[in-house]
Amino acid sequence: MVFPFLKISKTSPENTAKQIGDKLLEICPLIERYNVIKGFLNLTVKDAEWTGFVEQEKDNTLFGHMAAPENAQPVLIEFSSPNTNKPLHLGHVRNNLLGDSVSRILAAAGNQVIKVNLVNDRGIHICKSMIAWKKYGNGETPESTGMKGDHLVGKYYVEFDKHYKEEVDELKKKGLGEEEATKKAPILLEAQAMLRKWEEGDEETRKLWGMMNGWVYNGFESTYQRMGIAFDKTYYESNTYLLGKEIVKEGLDKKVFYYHTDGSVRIDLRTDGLDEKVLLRSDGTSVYMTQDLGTALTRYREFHPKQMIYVVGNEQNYHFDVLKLILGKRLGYEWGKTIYHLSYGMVELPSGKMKSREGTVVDADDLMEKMVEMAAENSAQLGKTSFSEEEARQLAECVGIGALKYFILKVDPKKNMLFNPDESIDLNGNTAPFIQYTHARIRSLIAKGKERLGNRFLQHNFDGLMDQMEKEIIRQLYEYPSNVAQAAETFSPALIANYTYELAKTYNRFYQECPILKAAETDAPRCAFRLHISQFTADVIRDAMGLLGIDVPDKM
RNA sequence: GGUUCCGUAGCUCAACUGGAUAGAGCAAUUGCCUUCUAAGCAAUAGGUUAUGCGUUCGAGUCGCAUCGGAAUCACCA
Repeated sequence: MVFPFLKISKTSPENTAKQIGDKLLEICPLIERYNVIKGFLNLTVKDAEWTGFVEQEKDNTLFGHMAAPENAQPVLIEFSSPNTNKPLHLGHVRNNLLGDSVSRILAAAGNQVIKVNLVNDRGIHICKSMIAWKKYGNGETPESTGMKGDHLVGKYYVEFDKHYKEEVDELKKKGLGEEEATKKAPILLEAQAMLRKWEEGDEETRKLWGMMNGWVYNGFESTYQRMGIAFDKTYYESNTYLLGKEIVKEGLDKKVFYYHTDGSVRIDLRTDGLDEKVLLRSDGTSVYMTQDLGTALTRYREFHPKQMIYVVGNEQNYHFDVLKLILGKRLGYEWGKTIYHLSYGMVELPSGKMKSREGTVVDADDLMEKMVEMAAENSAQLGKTSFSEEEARQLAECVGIGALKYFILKVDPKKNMLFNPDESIDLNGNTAPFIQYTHARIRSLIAKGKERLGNRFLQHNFDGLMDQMEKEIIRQLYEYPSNVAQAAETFSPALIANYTYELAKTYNRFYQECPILKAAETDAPRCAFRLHISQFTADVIRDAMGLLGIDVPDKM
């Protein structure tokens, strides 16, 4: 595209393109020829450059990856961050998958990555589950009911809400207004009393709290495990919620914060287009922001990261704008400016937003189980019978979970996305199984090819063997490293997903149009060349899917 | 109401950061398995990129306005 040069060349686009093309042909050895169409200069790279690239990189197991420099500062990434009063749902799934995949992508781009989780294990929400369990639970445990711990605790969260609503209705019948009734329902008062007892360190309350949280952690652990995610460090709010007061004091000293007439500490952000924000309650206790200021400082001191990433939904955009503004611009911390809010869109249902209290959530465990079942059924329907029971089980897990992950990760993180529970997630087309299938087919092809070719497989002279289809695949393989780099820059697994899909699609066309093994006897070098390209493609597919946290089978 | 984000095929999503004729999948119709794995390939059909004006060689992409949707604006987290 030569338009920008017209001011310099002072001639027509065609002439300008021709002049540039001639010069490049003269000085650049990569270029074989060029042509000009309507102000676009198309350069053709020599075949030998492409085949040379294949020879050089095909066995490089770290193709597309950058090595992490010694002593580099790490990147810290926080994700998941669940509450302990209910099981994980589809919204958390998006958060977890994004956080996990971005971690892998950043590592591939040459960063040392530290994954952290901040569990919200204290507060009114867990007290609601606790009080409901105490009143109506009859001593149920995960063992006695056979329920997963997080689901059991979630059941009592719903139970709380049921009784709470009944009590509010009762009070309204007695003539109380809506607002008063919602504040004075006895069960709510009990939950609030329980929170106060917790904060006072009441032994019995702490014991119950510890027990129920323990159930939840066991449940979360199995969910995380099935999802294939893990953390380097887990923080608990019960340990961090008092942090931040140090920063408040510092802000007061620096006169960045001030006491409001009601005794609360605030900051005025109106000159930056935001509002006045409370940082410490008038009774001296912390709010959410106080705590986040504190944990940020703690983490900085602990790891000295070059960047702190928070994977949190876009409903908290305002909160993170404020957090970054306070630490960076107002308090003047350089590290405060490295805070990056990886803000992702909500997962919506056809009926709108998910509401845990209204039971319109899609449960993470149920969804994973359903996907795996579907994969198994599909496999059976397709007549895949050459698997042992154990192999079939593993394959269904791989395909089902993969389909779910891909479905979520292929969408641009910033955008809201829609999930329709009535329409199951596809297993054909632009999906993980499509890509996994392409991979499995290549592996099988290579095994057979090596057998037939024997030593001739190692033939490394690819000169003159390349046709249009091969060139197209090689060109896409060549672009893998820049896609990884761009995905890391933009924190977008979607770029990797789309890249991998395009690669698989191109390969499948090649596979369909060009016989590979059939050339084994008549044209062994060509067969070997095609097999090497196939193997390179399979390796890149496996690596790219790995960046999404998706396994690929050798056989399916 | 203030601020921020979003409107692309019937549906779900792309479009290399301003470039060539806006692409895939699903759903629909039609071809291709005596086997390199048909979870595949090929083909048909589907669009005034919400609307209008502007910026320039060139706009889905940038600016302004209008319409429609979402989030947020707590001494909750």
